[in-house]
Amino acid sequence: MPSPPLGFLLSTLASALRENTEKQLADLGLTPREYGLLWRLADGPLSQRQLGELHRIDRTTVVGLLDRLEVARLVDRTVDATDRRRHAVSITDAGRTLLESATAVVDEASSSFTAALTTAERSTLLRLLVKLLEGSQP
Amino acid sequence: MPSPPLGFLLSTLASALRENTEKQLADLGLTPREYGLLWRLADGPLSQRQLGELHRIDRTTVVGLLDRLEVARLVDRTVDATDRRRHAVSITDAGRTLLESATAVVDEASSSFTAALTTAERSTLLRLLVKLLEGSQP
DNA sequence: GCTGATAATCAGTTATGCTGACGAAATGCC
DNA sequence: GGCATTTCGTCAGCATAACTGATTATCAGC
Repeated sequence: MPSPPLGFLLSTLASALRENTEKQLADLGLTPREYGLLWRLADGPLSQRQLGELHRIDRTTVVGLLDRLEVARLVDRTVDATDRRRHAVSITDAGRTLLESATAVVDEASSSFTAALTTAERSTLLRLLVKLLEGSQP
Repeated sequence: MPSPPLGFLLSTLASALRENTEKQLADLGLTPREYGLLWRLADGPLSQRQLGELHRIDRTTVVGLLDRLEVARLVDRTVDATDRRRHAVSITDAGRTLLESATAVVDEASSSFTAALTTAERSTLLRLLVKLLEGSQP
């Protein structure tokens, strides 16, 4: 039997892992996608457009996601001084604190998800996926 | 910078590859998900429930997908002789013919998607993803 | 200054998946 | 054999999510 198509593997595995992660994150009041945004913002502020492109989220959807995160005081929207059209989205201290707890449960979920792999295989997989991502969004 | 969360990598890459594949498959009148079902059925008939579980598609969604494929004469639904509640879903000759053409464009899409990887890396990646899938749905 | 392009937002539409119910058929229990 | 329970596929309705197009504010080029 030939290997399943790459697209099938990626989307099925993504769906399975998301199901696990979703339940754990729900206790913290976060969705996986919101967690992803917080994780991204930990490296520094980004515009909404940049956030959307990096995470493949439509610009209009980003608005709603950030609305919710902002009301929860997890992120801030400030007008970018160098380009007043842009919003510089940054993570708050409360956001960082929640991100820490969330990262613990996300790591736990993905560890158990990759239990069938050895440690070496797991890091190889991550390395290849990162390489793939860098190749697809240069 | 630490590696992105596994879930983010999987879902982002799945989304990016799907976007590429979608356009190519549209010329053949197939969605990526429909292609996945045809690919699966090439190995032999399955019940709708089995199809849904293997592809992580809700049972009620499977109904609609198969409706469309059946109208297009790509699959057949026959009552399973050993369990008359079940439908044995099988691929038709026309379905196999289309599957061949579709596989060509899907392979092409995933090859170009993995252009940043060496041949060895590409097969390692596939091997690890398959191992992960087998571990998550035993 | 004007023109065209870009960032964020909003309203409205569209697609999508899921919930709960149903009939038909199988299984288990007595 | 007869009855309750479970499973399979189906359907209608609901909820959610994403996208389309338009709008406002701002910027860059000429």
